[in-house]
Amino acid sequence: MTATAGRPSPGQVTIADVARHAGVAASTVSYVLSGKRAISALTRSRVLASVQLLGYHPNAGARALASRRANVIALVLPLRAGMQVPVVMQFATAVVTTARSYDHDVLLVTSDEGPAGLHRIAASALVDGVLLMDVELHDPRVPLLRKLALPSVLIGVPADPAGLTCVDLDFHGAGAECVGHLAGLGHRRIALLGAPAAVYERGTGFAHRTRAGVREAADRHGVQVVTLPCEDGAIDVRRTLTDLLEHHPDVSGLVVQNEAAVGPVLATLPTLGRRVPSDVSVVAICPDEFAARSSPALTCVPVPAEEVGRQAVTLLMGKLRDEAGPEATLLAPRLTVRDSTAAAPVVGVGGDR
Amino acid sequence: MTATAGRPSPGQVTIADVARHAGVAASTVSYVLSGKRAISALTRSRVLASVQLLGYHPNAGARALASRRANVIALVLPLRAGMQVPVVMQFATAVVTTARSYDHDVLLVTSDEGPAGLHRIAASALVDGVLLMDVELHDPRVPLLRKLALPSVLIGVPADPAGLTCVDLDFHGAGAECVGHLAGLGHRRIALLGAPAAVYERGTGFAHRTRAGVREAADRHGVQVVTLPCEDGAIDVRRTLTDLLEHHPDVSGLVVQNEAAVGPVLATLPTLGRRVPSDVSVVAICPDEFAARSSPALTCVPVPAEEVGRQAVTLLMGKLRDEAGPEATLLAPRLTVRDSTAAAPVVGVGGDR
DNA sequence: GATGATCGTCGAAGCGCTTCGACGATCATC
DNA sequence: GATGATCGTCGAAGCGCTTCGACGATCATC
Repeated sequence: MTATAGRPSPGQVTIADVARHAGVAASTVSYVLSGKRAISALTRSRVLASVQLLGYHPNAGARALASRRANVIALVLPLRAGMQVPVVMQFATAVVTTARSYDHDVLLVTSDEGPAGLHRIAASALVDGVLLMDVELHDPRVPLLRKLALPSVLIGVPADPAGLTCVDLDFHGAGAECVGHLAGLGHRRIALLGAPAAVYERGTGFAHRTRAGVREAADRHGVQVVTLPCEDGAIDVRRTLTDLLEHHPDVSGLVVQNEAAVGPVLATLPTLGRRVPSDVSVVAICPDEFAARSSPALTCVPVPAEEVGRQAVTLLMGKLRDEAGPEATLLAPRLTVRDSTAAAPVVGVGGDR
Repeated sequence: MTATAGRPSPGQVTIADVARHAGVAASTVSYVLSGKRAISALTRSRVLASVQLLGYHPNAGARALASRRANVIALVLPLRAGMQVPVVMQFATAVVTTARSYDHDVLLVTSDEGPAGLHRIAASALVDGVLLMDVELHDPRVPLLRKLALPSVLIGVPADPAGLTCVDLDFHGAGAECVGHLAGLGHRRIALLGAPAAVYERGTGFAHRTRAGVREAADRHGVQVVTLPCEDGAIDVRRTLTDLLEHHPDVSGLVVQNEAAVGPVLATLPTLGRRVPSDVSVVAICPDEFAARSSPALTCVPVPAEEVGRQAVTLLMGKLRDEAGPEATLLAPRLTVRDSTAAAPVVGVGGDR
């Protein structure tokens, strides 16, 4: 009974179908939809009605071919080892949601494909731009990106960010913030339980920057600090903590960066005779919801994955319109104080000063 | 100095460039690349050399338009609330990797877009097929999928799978397997700490099926069982466990399905006077690596996310070649015994029999 | 009331591929 | 050695859009 009844419906509704139904030229339909030329209100509403009625969606391939825009961006994720899974997930969610709000879709690419994958994607015009997560300090994809003329935004900051657009939490500042908080509570000996060792070895920016921030702040505050990598899982965490407390029994403050270690750290400390926060204060760098759900609720510098995702897409959309972006956008760390940190305990056995 | 030197390089290398360089027709280049017609060895190698030298990658839009195949599949993920994040991640990784091995790319879509998103993606021919995760028992997208003629594979099994292709772990069997293991160790009173309440309310298949499997197996083995939803995070887990042990102090076996609760469960039980496994045995349904890293290492039925991802893609590729797939592929549960389960303790106060 | 600018629409061209039919060249066959 | 099948290649057409130039119609202007 609809206007399409009787048509053999050989698959898809095309712009020609809409044009015929609305009694205009195909180009007019195109202009109505793109808004690139003035169209009378009457024509516009007639075309829109036909689009609605026929359920027209422009063919993506044809549109991409004609306009030289795919309306798709690539999201290159580290889908393998040792990543902060929830952070990646939150980030991906924000990216997809934000991209859709700009009428773009998101192609999921794994870091495994490496530089060749970027080249393939760019050369085939599958995507208009790229979001690159898990950028290493000396990432082999960075030089390629510079020469490929492929609009891109990096999550994380390589050693030399010249000519790039990068977004990230200011991990250096985050590390410093954590140390400042502990120092302010009177802690004089602290430790950083950082990312897994493999992450440092890969030269991943956020891990190195956090460590640097922690060390510099410790110096500044006159606090002694030990920095250790920290693997995922209860077993490794127990070993790391046992070692740490054996060699440095007077450590009273912990900065924990690896989310997958935070739960085990909180669970293990009491079994080693350290209550949180009365004996040992713990401050984490992790997603805020996770920190809030822990027991005790964690003082933390939240990793604003969603905010980073939104910003990254917005910056990329700007570059697709040929607007230059800022070189590095570092989101300011904001400490949230909860129940896992408290004043340093009064010094007992072996305390100096 | 290469053959392209001097060309103004106005963007991309096209099939015409390759044809000219190799001294053949464009269609011949196409046939070399697709293998759809016989080509002499000489021509083939000349064309391939030119492709290599010029760095030719077919334009994705043009190819999709001409061939009516985008070589892209959609992956519809629940990027929001209460999902088993690591499982989703492993699954996505396997999907992308497997799809690439079939020369396909993966478009990331969120469940938020709902049926309208599926319709858009299908009508615009952005993708050739769809992988749908987080399928609910009465999922509103299922009827649409049936009528859309869009090749699809579901992860999870809706109430009525007729005419669909579904892949999943056999969660019903997994629940039964866990109960059988505990029963075999002599446990007479057990509990299921299941998915978060919201997951049951949404009517998510895996949660309901696991619960049903647990209950039926308990009946069969003459074991008493309590089933409770279980939220993420240490705070909620402690409350749930406290309640449980208050009302059912003689529970000696726990089946835990929510990965985000497993760590807290292991950490909390000792604080409630229950050692694992001597007082309470714990068996989990979760990724195997996670179980292996826990302390104590967990007896579990692994969720084979990667296997599910691989199978799902393989089935979808079959459907893209017009092969019909099986209605439901349920992967057999395989219990891995580790250190978190042991013989039931000898009955103490209030024990019956 | 003639004139130039703007508005609104159309039709043609072209984006870069794949696929179809055509057609010589080569092959096996009787 | 003629004949039909197969092989290998070419050129044209067409996939469904966007964009450009053209051109009436309408508008403001002197």
